[in-house]
Amino acid sequence: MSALTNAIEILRCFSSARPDLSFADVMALTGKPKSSTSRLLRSLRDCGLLEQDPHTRRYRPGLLTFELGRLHRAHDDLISMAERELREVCARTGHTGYIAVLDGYEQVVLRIVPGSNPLRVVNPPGQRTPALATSNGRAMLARLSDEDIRARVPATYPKLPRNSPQNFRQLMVRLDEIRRTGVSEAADESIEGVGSQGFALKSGETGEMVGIAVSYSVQATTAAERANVRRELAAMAAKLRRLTGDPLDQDAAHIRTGTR
Amino acid sequence: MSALTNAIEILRCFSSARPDLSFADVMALTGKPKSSTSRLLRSLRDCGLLEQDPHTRRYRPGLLTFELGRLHRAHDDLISMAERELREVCARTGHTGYIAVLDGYEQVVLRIVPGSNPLRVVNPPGQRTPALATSNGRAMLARLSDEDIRARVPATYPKLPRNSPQNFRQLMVRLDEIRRTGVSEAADESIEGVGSQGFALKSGETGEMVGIAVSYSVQATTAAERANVRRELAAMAAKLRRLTGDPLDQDAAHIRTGTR
DNA sequence: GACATAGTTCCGAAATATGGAACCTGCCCG
DNA sequence: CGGGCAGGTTCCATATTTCGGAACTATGTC
Repeated sequence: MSALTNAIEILRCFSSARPDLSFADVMALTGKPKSSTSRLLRSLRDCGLLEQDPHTRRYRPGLLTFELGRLHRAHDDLISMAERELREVCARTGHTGYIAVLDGYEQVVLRIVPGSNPLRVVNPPGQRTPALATSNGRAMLARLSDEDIRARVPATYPKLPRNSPQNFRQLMVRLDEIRRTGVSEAADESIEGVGSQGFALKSGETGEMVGIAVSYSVQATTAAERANVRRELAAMAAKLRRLTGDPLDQDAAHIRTGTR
Repeated sequence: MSALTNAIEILRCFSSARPDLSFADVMALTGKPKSSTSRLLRSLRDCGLLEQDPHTRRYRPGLLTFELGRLHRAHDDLISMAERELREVCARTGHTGYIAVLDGYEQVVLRIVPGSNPLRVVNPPGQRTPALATSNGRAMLARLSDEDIRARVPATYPKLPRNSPQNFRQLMVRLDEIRRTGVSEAADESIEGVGSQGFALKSGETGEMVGIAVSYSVQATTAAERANVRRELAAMAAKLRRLTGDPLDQDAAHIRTGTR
């Protein structure tokens, strides 16, 4: 276990739920002895990865992470292209759009496009959620090989909300359905009363994959409106897949040319 | 030189001017041998601090930095308070506002408030500039002790734009002027044709310091308009200093109560 | 004054990093 | 086809860090 590994382990303790941590918190979360924690925190602080509040003595991510985080948007090609299309769909439908990437069995929100409907933003950028419990998360998983999926899901299947797949078998049933129909939908999962539809977009050039979703209040939308969202998303997916050379576009091309 | 130090040295090679780097770039910038560079880049990539473009094989800051960067805004108290006030001033004057912090002899932009005037945003958040060459940078420096300032300015005085102080003596003259008058102004320095006025705000509670500035086109503003900006900034500074318990507020209080 | 909480420093043992050299690739050129 | 070579990885003996228990400091607080 290298010094870097330990440093990362500490950095990963921070989250939107716990944006700052005390010395004791870090010790408890990492399970490392006091001396090691003390030395590591000091190193991280000295190099700018962490800051220490001079008053409360608590630690939080530092200036360096802020600067580097700004630079992360460098790989804009795929994401900004997706964002541009998503903005239009959100403007037309009034719903809220999300772009996320997969990290292990979780997804991380990269961009959010607020809708005009009065559904307040619930997942700010940076937010982590089990990908098993979102429409675009499952859409991304559905595009991986079965072994890859198995490798990502933790040994002890996580406790998920009521409407999410409750075990590995249920998960695979839903993923197979996404593979067959091309449609990924969620309702009342991560957040009560919120539904969403999503799809996965993969660059043919770089192989990067992002999940794109539109979310809405389940109560405040009709079946007709949800069908409209499905059409909008299908059109966006088709367009983006063409633009990015998504391998899935090849399959779709057969259908397109075959049927007419 | 610890593993962490090396890692940070690599991370610090990235900047808005160089948002992604090749293996060779990193080797050249750090001066480390190939084998060390190879191992370090791999570690950084594996732990999520860097990502590697699968196509170009170039490296860029990774998902982890994105997540942590989002969390940095946790210490909002001082900054968001300043941002709120700055928004009002920018709305009234139409100019662009900046909030930055000091890091060594440089400043880093944290927030930007776009104005309504057609002066495009030149310094996005995360941008680094020598603090010696900006109004709010010098305002922050002016509040440090002379030894502290001397320790921050590099041994070989940096090459700065025409209108910035060209050596340490000139710098101290300008800082003394800021200390006496409380006003910090810049024109045609970091960016040709752009002027700004700024001040430094220091929390009485935590000791944190931020620099706040309003910038405008030199050509497109009259002396009267610049005087107006000065009044606006003075009012904002007074209000924020009161709200945050800035030690400077104590001095101002004497004047306030003494003169009437 | 005893005691708990919070954190730092010390030190020998053990794990890790280091960088030179050998070793892979894929690629271009003659 | 062979050779040169940029770009990058792996190996290995050596040198440097890191590790964590324990002793220590500081600061309340009953």
